[in-house]
Amino acid sequence: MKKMILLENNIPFNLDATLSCGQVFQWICQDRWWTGVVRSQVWSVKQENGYLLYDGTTEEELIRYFNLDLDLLNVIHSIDDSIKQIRGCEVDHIFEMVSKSNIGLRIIKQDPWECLLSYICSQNSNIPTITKRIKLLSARYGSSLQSEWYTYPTPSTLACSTFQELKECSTGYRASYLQSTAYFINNHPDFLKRLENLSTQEARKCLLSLPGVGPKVADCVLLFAYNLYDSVPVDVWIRKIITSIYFHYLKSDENGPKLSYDKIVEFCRDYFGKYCGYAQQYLFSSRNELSSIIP
DNA sequence: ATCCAGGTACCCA
DNA sequence: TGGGTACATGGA
Repeated sequence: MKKMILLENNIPFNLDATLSCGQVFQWICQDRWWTGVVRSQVWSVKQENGYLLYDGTTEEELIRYFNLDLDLLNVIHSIDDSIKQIRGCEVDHIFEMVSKSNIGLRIIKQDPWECLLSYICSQNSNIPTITKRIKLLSARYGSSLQSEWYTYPTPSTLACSTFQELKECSTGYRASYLQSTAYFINNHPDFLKRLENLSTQEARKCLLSLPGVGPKVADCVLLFAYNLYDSVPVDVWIRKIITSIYFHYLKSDENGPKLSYDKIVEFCRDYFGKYCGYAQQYLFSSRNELSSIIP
């Protein structure tokens, strides 16, 4: 068991909020200890009195995975400034509330392949189902680690699997997407690595060429694996929040036709600025509170 | 039982 | 380019 000091270094961080906000699916909390598999290792982490207690990893890896060296206050200020530019002196009470209730929530730096796999699995499913699906896939295809924990399946394992086996992991119609994408990545081992050098738009275009990857999955991978914070995944919740709260407020005349995915992204970029992906995640995290005030 | 969920591919005008 | 629909599964 090791210990890392957060408070003295003045690092705003909320482990619980970060791991339970729906950006990552392979973590489980028990007795305030979070356990999960990160790149073939079982990590255990607990936050307590300004410390991070941890096992199975190193301080450096924790900093990298949780992006602890990112100036989170600056991110929030940047979003606030951008909102002020749009609204002038009129306060955005919604985001003010949301940023308060998610203090310390950080966007994680996930492994690109694991993230891609997770979000292909995620489509048209709720979070408990996604979690279960990923667990089944790992148990069947991953390597065994300590006590019931498994690594993510590798591209080559998935590429070689049969359609039937994949379906037995409750993947449904996503099975063919998983297999095709795994097959492609297996044949292009540097594909995901290469995206690191590209702009958000270029990397997005590459991801969209993969089977089973549309705008939403691509934006999740850009945001959660490559930390391109100007990416805005638009799921049904974000769509609801932006159209009925924000877009409606600012452009009340545009009520009729359904807004396109790109229109919603464009709005978020303009409104929240270069960290709009962060704003998106805070809104998503508060979706339950927000849906009670949506008409 | 019915609706819905961190959507995408495909078809058609 | 944009709109409609099938797709598998399980949670609420």
